Amino acid sequence: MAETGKRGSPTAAQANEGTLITRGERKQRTRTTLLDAALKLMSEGRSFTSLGLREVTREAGLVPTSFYRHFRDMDELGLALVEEGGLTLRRLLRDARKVGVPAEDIIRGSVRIYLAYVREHHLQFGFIVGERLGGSPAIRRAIRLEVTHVTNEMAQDIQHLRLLNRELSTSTLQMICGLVVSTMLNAAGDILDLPAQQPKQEQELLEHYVRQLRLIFLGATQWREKT
Amino acid sequence: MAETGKRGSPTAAQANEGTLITRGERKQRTRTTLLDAALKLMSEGRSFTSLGLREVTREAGLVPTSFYRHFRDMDELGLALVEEGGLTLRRLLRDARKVGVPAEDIIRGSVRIYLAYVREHHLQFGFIVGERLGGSPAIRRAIRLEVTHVTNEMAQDIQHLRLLNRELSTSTLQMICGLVVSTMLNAAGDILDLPAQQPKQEQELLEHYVRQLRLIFLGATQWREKT
DNA sequence: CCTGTTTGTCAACACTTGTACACTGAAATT
DNA sequence: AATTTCAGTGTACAAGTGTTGACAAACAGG
Repeated sequence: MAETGKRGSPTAAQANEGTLITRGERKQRTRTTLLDAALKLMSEGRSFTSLGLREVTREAGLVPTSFYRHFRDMDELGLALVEEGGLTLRRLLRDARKVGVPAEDIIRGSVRIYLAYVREHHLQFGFIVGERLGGSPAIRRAIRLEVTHVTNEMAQDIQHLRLLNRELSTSTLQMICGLVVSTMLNAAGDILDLPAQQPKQEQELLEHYVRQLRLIFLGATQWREKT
Repeated sequence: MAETGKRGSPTAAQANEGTLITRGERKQRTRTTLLDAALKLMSEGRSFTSLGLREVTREAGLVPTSFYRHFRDMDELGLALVEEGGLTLRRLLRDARKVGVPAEDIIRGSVRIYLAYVREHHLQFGFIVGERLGGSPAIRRAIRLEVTHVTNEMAQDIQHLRLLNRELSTSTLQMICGLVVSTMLNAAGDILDLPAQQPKQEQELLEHYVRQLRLIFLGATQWREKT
């Protein structure tokens, strides 16, 4: 139980980076190598359903049959990608919660931060946005679930932070947040399609979505629940 | 020049449906057979980029090499599908323009009509919605263009019909219509994912999007152009 | 130290894929 | 009536696909 107590004969596994690693760690490492390979291939303008098992393992620097050590088939890998992407989405909300809302212009500040976050995780967002309405039913369902969760969390946050200075039924709040989330996912799709770094077009895009969000929240402040 | 004046020896072409048809007509007929085959395959939960040339011709009841008589490659077929879908979208607007807006509850009536229209053309909408943010860059660009056109037409219609009882700059109007169109495309994706005919869930979906649109137009009536 | 477990490799399989080329037969043109 | 055009067929091939089974090496735990 002394965890490689002898330290004799450094294996290839240990030699890599000089860090000792257990078998499980190593397995998870190549697992994420596969996931990253799939994301990278998709980032070159392909849809997930068009990816082949061999293609992915090749990109990952593995032999095709190694794939089965990690996933039963491509669909299972896809679901893993959805889970990863869901984590990224939730982390976004969590960070926003921690940092608090930008002081001066709440909406513009939030959109700016959001777009930067999307850029930073463009592979995950590319996958989520691209497959949300496009790919296989199983993956689409899984993404829809993640997006619903995020929407609910956002609704809770808005309620707790009293971000709208008024009371709205939770169902109305969810309806509003659903609109916000859809709009922001559209925004993600748009920046990721922007060729290279075009600060001009990027600015226009920012303003566009700032205005759309303003409109939504303006509607929210005026909303009357029908009795 | 007398266009098959002799009427002798009825060919296979003429025998079909008893209608005399020219060569060009016949070509276009199998062309749409190919397009329909692609749409049908996609309706079974696949993305366009995952379709193969052979697969499509097989579904169309043709031999693979016939494909080249109509399209250079699958990408060209995809662009043809976008064009077809764009026509369907514009026809929707044109019909709405002709019939006029529903009298009593404008928004609910419009959404109801829209959803029925989506159901009626589910193959086209499935393609447009699914590939809008998902597929190959070329197709995505083409769809984006069509959607922009539709958005602009809608903005013009609203302006001419004085549907909002106030004046808004065209850029603001386009921003609003962009939000409306995106929302309705999301709605299309949602009904098409609805399993079979679930009138209950369908009703919920209708109400959901009616509320979202109400919110948007409520915001629109309150919007103040910043000077 | 020794033994079972497990990640990754290699070779091979039965298919499917996109594309090239020669060909057929009927419509179009002369 | 004779000739040209061309949508659709048939055959063939190199390259790529998912999956199987046996195997190597290194870790894990007794």
